[in-house]
Amino acid sequence: MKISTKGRYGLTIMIELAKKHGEGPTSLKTIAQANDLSEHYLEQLIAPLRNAGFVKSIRGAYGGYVLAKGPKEISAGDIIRVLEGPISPVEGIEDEEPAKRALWMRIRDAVKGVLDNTTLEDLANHTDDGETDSYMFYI
Amino acid sequence: MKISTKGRYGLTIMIELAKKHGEGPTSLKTIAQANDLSEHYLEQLIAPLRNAGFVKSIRGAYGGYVLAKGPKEISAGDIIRVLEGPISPVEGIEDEEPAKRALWMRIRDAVKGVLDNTTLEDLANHTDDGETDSYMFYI
DNA sequence: AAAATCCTGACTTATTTAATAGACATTTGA
DNA sequence: TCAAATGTCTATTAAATAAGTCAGGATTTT
Repeated sequence: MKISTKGRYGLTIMIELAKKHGEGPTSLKTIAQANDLSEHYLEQLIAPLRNAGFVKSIRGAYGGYVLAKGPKEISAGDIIRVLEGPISPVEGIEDEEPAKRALWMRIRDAVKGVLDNTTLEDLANHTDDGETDSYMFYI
Repeated sequence: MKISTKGRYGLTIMIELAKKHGEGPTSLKTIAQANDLSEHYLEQLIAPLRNAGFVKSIRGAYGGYVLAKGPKEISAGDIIRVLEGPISPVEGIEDEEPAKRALWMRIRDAVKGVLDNTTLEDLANHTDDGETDSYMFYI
């Protein structure tokens, strides 16, 4: 029940690009260093995002990547779907017995609701609202 | 972003036991055969459920397992937590940067909301409500 | 021409998943 | 009392996935 580093680092890349939106390209090297991640690994993650039309690449010295759309037009769900596949707690949800199928569908819709309604703008502009205490520790 | 067979088969076991609640023990062999699963594998899954106090075992011929509480007192979340660990889309949610932390917390709470509010009774008594069409195919 | 970048495919390593195997303990019913 | 039907425990294994690493090539700018 976890999102892997593919989706997590992919979001990291896209938030960084959203923060620099309108300011020219950002290289993967810069993003990798700022977040202490492997540049080579990020290359593998950004390829599907480029193929899906969410980022554009600019080759050569002083090149890098830029968002292909505005930060409001790209949701967290877009990124997770490209890098992790369909948002669903099980594969073959249709084949499940009705009671379980209904449960998986409710989980799927709950997660989709969050991911599809959170845009890169929301994530890039987020300022800590200090809600740390009550939510901090979970079971 | 998937629930593994541990949680899925664990739910299957518990729903079977809920259906037979008050009717004496059900053996793993019966459940394994009815669902075409490996009996030995189910043994490994039910052990933590026994240790957590959700099922009781009855040894010997004509033995098996029974629910240790009523089907209303056990939620899908109880089972998933025992078999899959904490319900959260990432580990170390506290260490994440605020924007992403808030996103993971919203996903976690959405999933918790569904799992903790679905009881074994709901799952065992479920009759298909024919909501198949609109929800059947997902992106 | 040199440096900085993106681009591609193959390879590797670690972890988790999903079992499988085998021996042992307990209880029931004939 | 004994055989069959169960649960209990520990170890091992095979396959898949996750998470990187490596090597080299292509493109653009200075």
